[in-house]
Amino acid sequence: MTVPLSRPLVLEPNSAADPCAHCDARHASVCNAIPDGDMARLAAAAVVMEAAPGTSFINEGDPANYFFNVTRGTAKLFKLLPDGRRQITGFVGVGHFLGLAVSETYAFSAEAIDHVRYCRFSRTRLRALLDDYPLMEKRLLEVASNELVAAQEQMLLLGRKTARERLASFLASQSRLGVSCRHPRTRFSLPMTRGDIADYLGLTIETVSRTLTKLRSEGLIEIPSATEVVIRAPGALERLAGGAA
Amino acid sequence: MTVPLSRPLVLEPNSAADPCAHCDARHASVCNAIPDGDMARLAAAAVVMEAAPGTSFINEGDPANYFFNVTRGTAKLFKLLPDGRRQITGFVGVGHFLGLAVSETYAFSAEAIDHVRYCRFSRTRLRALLDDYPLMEKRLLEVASNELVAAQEQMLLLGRKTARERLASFLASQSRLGVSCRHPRTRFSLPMTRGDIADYLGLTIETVSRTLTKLRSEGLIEIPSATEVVIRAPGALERLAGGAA
DNA sequence: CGGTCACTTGATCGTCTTCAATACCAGTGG
DNA sequence: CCACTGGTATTGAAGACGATCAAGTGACCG
Repeated sequence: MTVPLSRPLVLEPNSAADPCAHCDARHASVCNAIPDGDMARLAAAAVVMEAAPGTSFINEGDPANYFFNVTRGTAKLFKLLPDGRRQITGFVGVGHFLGLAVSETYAFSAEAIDHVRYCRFSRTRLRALLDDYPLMEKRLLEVASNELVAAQEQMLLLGRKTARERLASFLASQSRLGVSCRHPRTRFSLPMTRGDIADYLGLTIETVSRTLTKLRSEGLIEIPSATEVVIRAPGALERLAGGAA
Repeated sequence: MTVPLSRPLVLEPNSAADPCAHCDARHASVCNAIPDGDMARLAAAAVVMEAAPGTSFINEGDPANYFFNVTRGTAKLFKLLPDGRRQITGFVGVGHFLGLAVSETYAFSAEAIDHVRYCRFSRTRLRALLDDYPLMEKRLLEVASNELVAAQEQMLLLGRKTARERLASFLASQSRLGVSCRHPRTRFSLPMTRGDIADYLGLTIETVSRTLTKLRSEGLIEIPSATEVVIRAPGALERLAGGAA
């Protein structure tokens, strides 16, 4: 599990145009706390950047000078132990905000899974924005609260669920992703590798693979390709995820 | 692991006096965001309550009508699986704020370990307070951010650390508790049971007991009584906690 | 095609769990 | 004072789940 050095690409110095107003992530992001008329101000504080697959754009321990807002693609957040053991703390998609830490340094690393585009805000400029737009601070608090709830759920998974239950939980949550509302999808693709899934669920690659195979042989899911999943028995999967025998 | 029904005790309707100004937790809590002159307003929004050891004052799934601020004692937060498996997501002490969830219901339960005293704020009144005191909202965001960092650290522990490392991490973090600053304590007492520690670290009671015994026999710690710990080799313990062989 | 990389599958191993017995301690009542 | 009780902690032996080690498969790509 090596962590390639990041060499992020700056796309635009952002003096031109009005990128924030047409941002793909605006509807899903905390940026929607800023009124339409003030988009220029928001744009001035942001720098649009890209990270190629496999490159990291936040490194645990580095000075936390920036906040980030993912506008495209998927990234993984993780922490490492000195001997290389890795725990992925989350996968983040469009609209997700990163780097809320109060600390002087980042508490985790972030690495692009597919092609990731993101906005980078300097801490001081974001601070100024938050001071001027209390609504944005409120939205951030909401987001942070929700992440806290998700983190607690993940602790339950890591501390007390079996491998089967972990995979079921993971698949169930993936099936709910991106769906703005209503019913979960029964078919979707996984952008991350088995290794990523393993490090997210506190398992090994082999156990992930074996358990998926088992779920397939039991008819709960189908695996058309390594990156595609079809949920055949949503109810049973959900029950399994919840820890019911 | 049964969860006794809670029967919290209301101490004061809070029309009298000025309890918030002399609150033990004021220095450690988000309440210090409210200026001294407006203490009466804060007090009017709060109801002081108590929970006896072993009683729960938040139940996962209940309507989240209140926010809480612990002013005395220690409580444990946890989530349960249908078959009784329990994951303790944190121990909270004086000054700790609870119930930030945006959701309609609580995502976890809270149970008093020793005698707990806490302030209860109705959601609507707290909302009004936050609207009037943006500084308090800022403080809440800070607190939430820090908890998020702690949660990620705990995920690393639960997903990737060995039993030895988990206990070492736990003891190291306990040694840092309550010390307003500077150096960690080398002697402290554990208010929680072995069962609580086990459910916090994703282990069993037996493994916790065995591992503590091992650490003692290796001279890293002493255990004068079941609830007392002395750190004999802080450096080695810290190294172990960090995952270094 | 040969090479790499991700994934799958098999066999063995080890850490932690489970099951069980014992020790310990505080509280209660004979 | 001591026996009894219930809860908590420790210790031991056996077992299981997931990890580790190892081999094999398949897809993609130069």
